[in-house]
Amino acid sequence: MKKSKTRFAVLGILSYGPMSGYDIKKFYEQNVAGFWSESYGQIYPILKRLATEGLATRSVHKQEGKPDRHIYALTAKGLEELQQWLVAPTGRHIGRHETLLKLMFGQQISLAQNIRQIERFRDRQKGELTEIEALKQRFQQEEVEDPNMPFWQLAFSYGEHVNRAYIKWAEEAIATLREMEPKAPVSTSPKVRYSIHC
Amino acid sequence: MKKSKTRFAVLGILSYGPMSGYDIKKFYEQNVAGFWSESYGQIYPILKRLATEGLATRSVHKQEGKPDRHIYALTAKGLEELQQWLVAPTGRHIGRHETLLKLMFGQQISLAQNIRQIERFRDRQKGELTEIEALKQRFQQEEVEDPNMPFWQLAFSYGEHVNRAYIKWAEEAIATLREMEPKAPVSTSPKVRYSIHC
DNA sequence: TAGAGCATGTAATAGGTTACATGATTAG
DNA sequence: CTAATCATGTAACCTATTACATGCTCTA
Repeated sequence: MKKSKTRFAVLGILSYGPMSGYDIKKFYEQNVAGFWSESYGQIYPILKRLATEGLATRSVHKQEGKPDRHIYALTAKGLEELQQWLVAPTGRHIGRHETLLKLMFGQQISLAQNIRQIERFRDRQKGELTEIEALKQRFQQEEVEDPNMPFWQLAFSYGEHVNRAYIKWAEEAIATLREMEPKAPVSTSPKVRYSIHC
Repeated sequence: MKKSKTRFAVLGILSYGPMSGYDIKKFYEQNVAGFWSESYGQIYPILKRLATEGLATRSVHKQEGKPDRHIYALTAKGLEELQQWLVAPTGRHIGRHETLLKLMFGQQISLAQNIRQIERFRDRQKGELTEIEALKQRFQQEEVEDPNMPFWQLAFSYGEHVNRAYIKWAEEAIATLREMEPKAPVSTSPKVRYSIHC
């Protein structure tokens, strides 16, 4: 059976301070959009479970004009479970990369169309790189004394390294494709190989 | 509603030639392990659907001593649908990156333990890089005249670029963490911040 | 003789997203 | 006046993995 990491994503974010489900969602959306996401359908039931299991405490904060906030705070037991996960070896997870998958079947469309796809990919990653730089700036200005800062910096650095690699690969790939002479036009019947050596 | 890409992963692989569900699974396992995977529970039902929808034809190949092979071949209609997907813009997909997520909560464990995790990540990616090089060699030797070759090369190049970036980031991150003086020991009660500016 | 490979397939289960319900307030 | 923000929560749905059933052959 496969273990969900959402539980730890929630537990972990609670280590930043007491929070509501709404806050957690917002945090992942606004700050970690690049490599993690969570939906309400997961967050709220998990928070409830964490409370019944004694890993977090729940308190209701009344507000006027706005709905009540249900604030969850990590307990010592919750921290312990979080720490156990943090030090445990991380299993490798195969992310599905749609652009690369499409490229595997690039034979079935024209060179120009393949280039178009890689350009789209490159442009998206360029945008992401810009966003990361902006976020980095914002964080360095606003949260100077936060003890988590060094780790956020590492995450930003990761985003920079990886996105630069994406962009460099894309540029090279586009150049390679451009150099290939556009031979036979795209077929309307499958181009098949009748022997695959597996 | 969210659209599954498995359908196209199957359709696409059939563009390489007529194949069985077993072959498809093997292909993804052995050649594309880095960025895509499929399970029988998905493949077989989809093949059945493709046949009823006229996107693929099915023929049974009897064997002695072994179970029959159900071979599926792409039809013109199937190729058309594949091509439509191949040229359509690719939506961005947020892969969940467990090592990075753990790093976000690195405050809750020791510096040494954080370094340990990044080292594990680095070593895994080093292994992956080695595998990619080996696969690249094997492909270049065995399948010289395959028309899909240039696209496979691009996929290999992608793997090299990205894994080198992973490794470089990891080395830098480890160096950064090593330079940080190991201050207060790890807490057994949550280190919290009571203000998060969102 | 135990296990791996061949080969197809399904059922149970887990994981996750989306849409909806509720309802007040505030900004454009 | 419309849309967004605040805020919690659930039900329906889709996607995907795992385990199992079947059964033969070949290898260690």
